[in-house]
Amino acid sequence: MPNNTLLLVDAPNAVYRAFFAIRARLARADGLPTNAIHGFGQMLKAALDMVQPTHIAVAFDPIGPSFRNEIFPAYKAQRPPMPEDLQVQWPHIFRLVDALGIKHVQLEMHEADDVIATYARRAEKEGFSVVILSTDKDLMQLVDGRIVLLDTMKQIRYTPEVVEQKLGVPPARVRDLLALTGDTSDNIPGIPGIGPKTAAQLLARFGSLEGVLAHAEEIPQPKRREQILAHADDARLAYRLVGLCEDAPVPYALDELVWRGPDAARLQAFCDEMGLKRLAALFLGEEAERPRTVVVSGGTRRVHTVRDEDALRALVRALAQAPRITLDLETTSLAPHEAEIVGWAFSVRAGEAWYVPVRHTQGPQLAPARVAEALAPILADPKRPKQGHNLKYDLQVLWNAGLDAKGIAADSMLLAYVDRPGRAQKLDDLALAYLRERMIGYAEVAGKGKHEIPFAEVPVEKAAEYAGEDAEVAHRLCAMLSEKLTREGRIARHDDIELPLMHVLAAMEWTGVRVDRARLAAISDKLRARMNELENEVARLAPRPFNLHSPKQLGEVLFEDLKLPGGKRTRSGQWRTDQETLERLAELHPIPKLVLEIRKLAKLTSTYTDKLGMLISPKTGRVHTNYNQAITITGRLSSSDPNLQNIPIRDPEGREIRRAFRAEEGFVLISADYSQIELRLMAHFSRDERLLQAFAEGLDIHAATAAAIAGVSLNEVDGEMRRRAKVVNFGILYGMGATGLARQLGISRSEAARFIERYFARHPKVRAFIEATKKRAHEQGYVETLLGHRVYLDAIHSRNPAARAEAERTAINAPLQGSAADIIKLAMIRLHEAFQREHPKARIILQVHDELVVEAPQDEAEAVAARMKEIMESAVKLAVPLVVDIGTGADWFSAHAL
DNA sequence: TCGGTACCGTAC
DNA sequence: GACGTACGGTACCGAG
Repeated sequence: MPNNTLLLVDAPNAVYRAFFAIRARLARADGLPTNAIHGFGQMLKAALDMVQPTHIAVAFDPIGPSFRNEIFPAYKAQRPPMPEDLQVQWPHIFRLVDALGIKHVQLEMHEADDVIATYARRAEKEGFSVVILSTDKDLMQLVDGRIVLLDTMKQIRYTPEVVEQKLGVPPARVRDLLALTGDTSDNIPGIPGIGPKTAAQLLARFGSLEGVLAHAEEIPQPKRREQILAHADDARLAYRLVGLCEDAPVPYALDELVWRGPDAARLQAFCDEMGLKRLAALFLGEEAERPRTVVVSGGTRRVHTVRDEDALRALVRALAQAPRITLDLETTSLAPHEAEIVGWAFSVRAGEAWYVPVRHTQGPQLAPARVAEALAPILADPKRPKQGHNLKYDLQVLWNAGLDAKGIAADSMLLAYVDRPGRAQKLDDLALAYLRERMIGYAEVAGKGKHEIPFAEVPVEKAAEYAGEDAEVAHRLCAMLSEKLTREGRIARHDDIELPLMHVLAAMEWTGVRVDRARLAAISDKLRARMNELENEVARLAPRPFNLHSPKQLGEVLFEDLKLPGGKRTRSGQWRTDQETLERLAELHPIPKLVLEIRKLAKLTSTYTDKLGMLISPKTGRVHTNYNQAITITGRLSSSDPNLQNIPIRDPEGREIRRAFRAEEGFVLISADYSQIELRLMAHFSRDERLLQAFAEGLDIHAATAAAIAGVSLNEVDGEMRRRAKVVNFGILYGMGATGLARQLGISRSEAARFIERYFARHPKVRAFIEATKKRAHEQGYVETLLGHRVYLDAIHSRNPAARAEAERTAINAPLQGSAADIIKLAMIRLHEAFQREHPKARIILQVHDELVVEAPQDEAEAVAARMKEIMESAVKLAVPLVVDIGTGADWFSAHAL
């Protein structure tokens, strides 16, 4: 929970003061005095404005006696009776409080002070700030870092310092002080002759009431000494009377004290009835502009809710004057094509935010189109810098609303990714990590699972608090992270790569890729039919019925029922049933082979054909994947919902799925992929002569490696040699060891070790690069890519050798994988820009790590392909050439260069 | 009915 | 167990 603010109103105190402060004979037409009502209302309004509370309660004294009367029957006995002019107003005070939407609390046997003490302590425990509207000295006992008293008439906040200044003792000693002095107005005895000054003096010397009483003998002034000794019991009685009950049986939980603003209709009726025009204007005139405040670390946050033209004008004015505008949209959907704006949140400075509800189901709001119209010029103005968190989404939502945003200058998600990739980059994670603030969770506002409600149904007050927090926190995060990266000389990575790329990705997602639903369905049906046959076959052959999709049951059937040999167990003791195991068993029994086939079919249907079909947008007929730009540790993109970066290609049947990815009529798909980009980067980084030369000559790199390892000429390399060399090449990129290679190639460990040794003998600088990279990782705790993406390796200093080895492998792989990602990112930015100028109908639609797929008009295909090759190959200058293979076709299958 | 974990398999 | 980076499906288990 965020730190909220609770306002506790000491009604007896405030009403009395209001009554006596307003001398004018305010009265209704029929003569009913209204000065106390009006004054109290005014005071309340002033307090609301000053405090901006999230929660409020108004406390009253009991009608009958309090527990203090039981302790001391004469308690408050000498009070003059309440003036009749005040008495008649009292019931209306309750009505006013109710009409303001504020809870009133009146208990038996407990006074307002006790109610206040109880709530104050509870709220304090929950991390609230507490403000008490009162001037009562008794209540000053409660004051501490989180609890203050407020005097709106004198504009004084009683903090611990102020209390001490006024009374001469800290809040913790107020009770002792009052016990010594007594209180004539409450008829509390105390010690005669001891006033506040003397009491403070005594407490300063002896610490507490009991200290004073215990050391009374030492007091030099004989008269004072004797008074204290004589009235010690009176002081102790007073001590009991003055103390506050902190566990009064209050009727409402803290949560129920949330203030949602006045009940406008009721308040209006009440004021009309009482003839209190000014009071009505005071509360209702400014209804639309009632900021809500929560305490955040280091200050408070005001959230203005914009519900009318005046407030909208004020917002636009604030935005127009702002050096940076932080934007966050609340919507109806996570899919931008479906998403409609429910509310706009803005922040332009720390501690302040605006929320403009437009599609909430309840409460007065401006029309969506009116708000869009008012904000459009500012959004579209590139000279007004905008920022936010994950603006790739908001940008598309704006497009969907027919708007555009120019001048995006920072994104806190990308800034944080540049600063420290690999950590969670959700806004609340960043708030916790960088600002040490816990944010309101979405689930707290909208619920989750079956209890989740659409954001539009969240009450505006709550939504404003939540959305305002998002915008305001993003505002501070952007400022802080921009400053940090600038100071460290690393801001270019954000400004020149990630942020421009964000625009490209937004466009790619927005465009989507056309997927042929009928074709998918046809594939799906075919696969499913065969799967059924095979499943029946397995059932026929199996010793007992079992779920062959359950690795657990499958393992039991194969290794326990059928007693097939060579079963191995996983870390958790389950039978291993992976592909490798099943392939080995395939010669011994028909079931493993069938299961392998079934698994493949199940994978294709469940993960691809069916899932993909479900994600075709009914609106566009295309699939709009989500490219996550801040997930991977190496700097690659990832893709989800659906993941379009793992569509099958190796398996002939799986590859058929790519035929369903089709160009629009009159268009073609152009697929361009970097050839061996990671091995080229290895050549570049290591400067290994043999690798450099092989790439310079345009050789088949795996064949060349095979020739090098075997010490033969290129034309002596056969297919098997090349296959093995290819595995070695990939193994090198991933930091593979002899055991892994042996497994992969099905050869002995020693043979594999010889392979690797010969590879390094022929590529000495590759070994040197690997060693140097490990060394750098150990020394600085991170490694970097070509264009400055950092990969931190926290485990590199681990005492666990396995964890350390893993970190070392990552250290070797990350600069290669990550630099490849850098290169294609740069190419995407330039390609996108070139298309806008030269081929406005062409657009990038897919990125699969080393491949880009473009959809271009048929008659521009050749020119576009040539441009792609040109831009991709020249994205960076390396010690070896970059080579791009390119192909064109009506669908993704046919577009692959072969 | 969920959320988390294990296992498995697809891509580069 | 032994090869890097991802996403996501099914099964299964325990908490609510």
